[in-house]
Parts: sequence; structure tokens; C-alpha cells
Amino acid sequence: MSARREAVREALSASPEFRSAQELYAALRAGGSKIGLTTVYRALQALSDSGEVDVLRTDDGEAVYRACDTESHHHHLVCRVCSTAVEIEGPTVERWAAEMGDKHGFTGVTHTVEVFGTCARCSRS
Amino acid sequence: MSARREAVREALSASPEFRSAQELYAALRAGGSKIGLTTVYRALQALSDSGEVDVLRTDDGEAVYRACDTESHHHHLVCRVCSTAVEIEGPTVERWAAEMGDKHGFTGVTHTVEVFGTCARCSRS
DNA sequence: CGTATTTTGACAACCATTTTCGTTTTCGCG
DNA sequence: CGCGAAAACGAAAATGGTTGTCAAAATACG
Repeated sequence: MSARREAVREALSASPEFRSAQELYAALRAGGSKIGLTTVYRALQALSDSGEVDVLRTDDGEAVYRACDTESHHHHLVCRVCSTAVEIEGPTVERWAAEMGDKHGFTGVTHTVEVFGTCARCSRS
Repeated sequence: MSARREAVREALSASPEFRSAQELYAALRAGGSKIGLTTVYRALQALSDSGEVDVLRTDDGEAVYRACDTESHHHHLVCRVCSTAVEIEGPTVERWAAEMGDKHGFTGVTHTVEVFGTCARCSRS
């Protein structure tokens, strides 16, 4: 683990929120580092590969990263009118996906789940 | 609703899967249409605004769209090596998704689930 | 030290998506 | 119909996050 990569990890850990690569790059530069944007991307990719950070995509396609201290895997309930998203989780689905994989002899099973609906507020109008 | 927009909606309805704008554009052109890529994007945006299609982002940031009807509902277990897909279904997830929607006051709840893994044959090699 | 390997960063390339803008089609109405 | 306004269209250019390239710099190792 190089010093630069460590710096990216720390910058990410400094906030519990999801941060974009561009934000992290700006923050590091603002803090005096001479790091390059390319390196930030590479560091984030490496961290994500090793499972140390969670990655997801915002609605406009930007990748955002978060330090992953709780290994929290969750899904989203998205309003199809206003795009508000609620985080949801479900041991139920996790178990179901794993069972399905087993049943058909699949290994290394992962899954993606997205739930859509119209939120309470948008339903009223 | 213009003819072109209607064509996009039909192309999308032709498959129950999520399709990208680029795929739809290619399919329409292959079918002899003189439609432009710009128009495909505009049509998808309009359809998504009016709630007729669901949109989500793939892991590599591409937007994918799906006609929003609830018929013939099932999911896929896809091998990430050879892409073989097994159809699976699960009252479990259906119920879970519905519950999640209810719990947060969402109406008209739909969902999408994709399960990935390495199939038995590919695991061996 | 000296060489091999890895990491870095400026810059160019990529590619899905959006914007621009001039042209074409559709619509409303007499 | 005819005609003008408004909307839709499409080609090309712009945008912007992300990835590839490659030579230079840092680091590892004998």
C-alpha cells in the first residue's frame, strides 16, 4: 500500500458519506497534496477491488465511494416520480439469492436489487 | 406522442429485459428506421418522466431502461463467465419487495432482481 | 550503489449522454 | 387545402466522468 493510496483512503474515511472521485481529488489538492486525478481513480479502484470501499452510481452516472467499515450491503427503494431513494435492507433477499445460487450449482453468487414505486408524497399529487 | 417516440416504446416493450439507449438505437436502425440517437435519448427521457419506463444504472455507469409492466415476471441467474441464464422465481422476493414498499408508503411497487454467479461447469475449469 | 519493478501524473483517448442549431414534421384553424 | 406557429427531429459538436498511455520518479531488492 503506497503513501498516495493511503492518502486517498484517509480522505475517504474523513467523512461517512459517499464521495465522488472528483470531490476526493479536489479535497486532496486543497490539502496541499500534489496527487493526480489518475492516481485517485486507481486508488479507489484498488480499494474497491479489495472490498475496503463500497461503490455505487448516482442517478447521473457518477461513481461514488464510501469507506466500508460496516460491510453494509443494502438496496434502494426509488420513487419513480421524484427519484427520492430510501435505503432498505433485507436478510430475506440475501438468503434467497444465495439459496437460488446453490440450488443451481452456481458459485460466487452476488445480486442486484432495485425496487421502484411512487412515494407517499408523489402519490398524493 | 409522436411516431418516433412510439417506435422507441415498442422497441423497448419487445423485450422484458433492461436495454440501453445505444442498444435500442442499434435495434431500431437494424430494423430499417432512420431514427437518430438524439431522438432515442429524448424519447427515453420522456417515457421515464411519465413513469412508463424504469431506469437504472449498470455498474459501468450506462443507463438502462425497461418497459414498466408487471406481466410474466421472473428473474435470471446469470453465469458471469459463459452468460448462460437460468430463469428463477421467488415468491419470497416478491413478498419482500411489496412489504418494503408498504413500509415506506410507496405505491405501485415493482422491482428488478438479477443474480450473478459462476455456473457449475465454468466453476470446474 | 545499481538494476528491476511498481507507482505516479500529465495528457490524450473514450464513450455515453447532452446541447446546439438548422431543418422537417405536425398541429390548429380559417 | 393553406399557412404560420410550435414541436420534434437528426447530424454534428460539446461535455464530463472515467480509463489508457507512457515516460519519469519512487521504491524494492540484491
